[in-house]
Amino acid sequence: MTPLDATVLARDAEEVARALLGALIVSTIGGDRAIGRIVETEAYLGLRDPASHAAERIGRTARNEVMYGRPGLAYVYRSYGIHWCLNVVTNAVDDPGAVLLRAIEPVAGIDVMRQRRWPDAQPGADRLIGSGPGRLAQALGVTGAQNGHSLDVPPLVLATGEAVSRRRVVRGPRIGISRAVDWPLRFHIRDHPHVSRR
DNA sequence: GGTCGGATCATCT
DNA sequence: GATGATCCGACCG
Repeated sequence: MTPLDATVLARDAEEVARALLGALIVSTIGGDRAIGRIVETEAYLGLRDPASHAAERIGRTARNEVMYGRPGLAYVYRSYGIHWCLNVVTNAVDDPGAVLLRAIEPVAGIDVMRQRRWPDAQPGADRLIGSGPGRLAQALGVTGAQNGHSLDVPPLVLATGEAVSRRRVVRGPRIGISRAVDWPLRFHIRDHPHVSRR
């Protein structure tokens, strides 16, 4: 496993969101190994992006503090009071960009992911195991405990994967936001079954 | 296939 | 007191 080079992440969130397609996220949280291939991302550009948690009007707060930190940190926040969402901090110190990881395809540890996703029920379709930011975090065991974690060391590592050709990348508006709704900052692999919406 | 509402809480007004 | 980078199950056709 080769951790992603920090220079890959020290660029604008828009470039990083595209570059992370095909990369691997390796979780050993809780002692069980689970690996996902990233198939869907969204860029949040920071100060100039009204939809970002670090939009200029918000200012620097306790929640978005990690986004102002070093590229390669994990920014984890709670969504709708229920879910956790995992971001990769991009850009540079004091320039707060981030990439939301929206969907993974299971590569290893699929039984661990199933157990985390459906602990008290019949397992659902594998297509739904990590297809959405809340599901992705749940499948990998990511919680607020990983906020600020450096993604080049266990228990959560961003690693190189197989490259995704330009032709296979679809780009469009982000999902679930109410500001800058038309900015085309969502990226996913074309026709991929584990993408959250098609 | 689709649409709708509830869960649940950190954050901000 | 309102909102939200979501998910799921219920209901309708």
